[in-house]
Amino acid sequence: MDAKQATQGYAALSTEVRLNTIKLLARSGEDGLPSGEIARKLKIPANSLSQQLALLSAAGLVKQEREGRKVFYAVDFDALKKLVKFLVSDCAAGRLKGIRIDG
Amino acid sequence: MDAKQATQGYAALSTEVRLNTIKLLARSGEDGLPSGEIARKLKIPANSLSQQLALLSAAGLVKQEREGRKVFYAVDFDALKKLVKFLVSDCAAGRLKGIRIDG
DNA sequence: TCTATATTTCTATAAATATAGAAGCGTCAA
DNA sequence: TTGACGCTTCTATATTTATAGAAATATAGA
Repeated sequence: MDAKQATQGYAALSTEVRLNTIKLLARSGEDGLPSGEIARKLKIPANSLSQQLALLSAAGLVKQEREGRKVFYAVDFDALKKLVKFLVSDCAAGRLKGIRIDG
Repeated sequence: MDAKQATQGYAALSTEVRLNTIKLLARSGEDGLPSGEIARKLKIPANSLSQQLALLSAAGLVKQEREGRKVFYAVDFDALKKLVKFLVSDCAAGRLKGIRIDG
C-alpha cells in the first residue's frame, strides 16, 4: 500500500453515500448485496449508486460478483484493514495509543 | 463521532499533500512544526499549504498554537484514533480481524 | 424471439476542490 | 514607528466530483 492507494481509499470513504454503502455491506452476509438492493435500502437511484460502487471498486474496497441478472457487492475486509494499517503504522507512526494490529 | 465528522476526516486524508502533512507532523515533536517549515519541507507555497492546514484543522486532525510570529501545527492523535475506531468498529462492524482497540 | 428485470454507461450540470498569486494581518526588533 | 518576517485571507482558475435522466447492455424466462 502506497500513498496513492491510501489517498484513493480515504477519498472513497469521504462521502456519506459511500460510507453508508460500506456500513451496509459490512453487515450483510459473506456474499454482500446486489446493487439494486443497496440502492433501495439507501434510497438512491440505481444508476447513481452504480457509479459510487464503481468508485469503491476502483479503490479496491469492494468486490463484485455477478449471479444471473444481479451483481453482488461485498466489502473487501482485507483492503479495509490495509487502509487502517496504513493510517496507524505509516502515517501516525505507531503513535495511536491503544491500537494493535496483527500481521 | 458521527458519519459527518468521519467523512470529513477521511476527506482530509484524501490528498497526498495533506497525508504527507500528517505524516510529517506525526514524526515531529510534541509541538509539531510551524506552518512555514512544513511548507518548505513539502515544497509547497506557504499560502497553498495554509489552506490545507485550515482544512485539516476544520476536520479536527491537527491542533495549532501561535508562538510569536510562528504558528505551530501538531497532529491531534486522539482525533486520528477516533477516525480509525469509527472505521474499525462502526463501519466494518468489528470484522477486521487482528485489529484491537482499547477504550 | 420478445419482454421484463438488473445493472451499467453515456451525458449533462451544478457544486466542490486544489492551487497559487496578490494583498492583508499579526508579531518582533531596532 | 518603521521594516522584515511568518502566516493567512482574498481572489481567480482549472479540475474534479456528485448526481441523476436517458440510453445501452446483460440475463432470464415465456
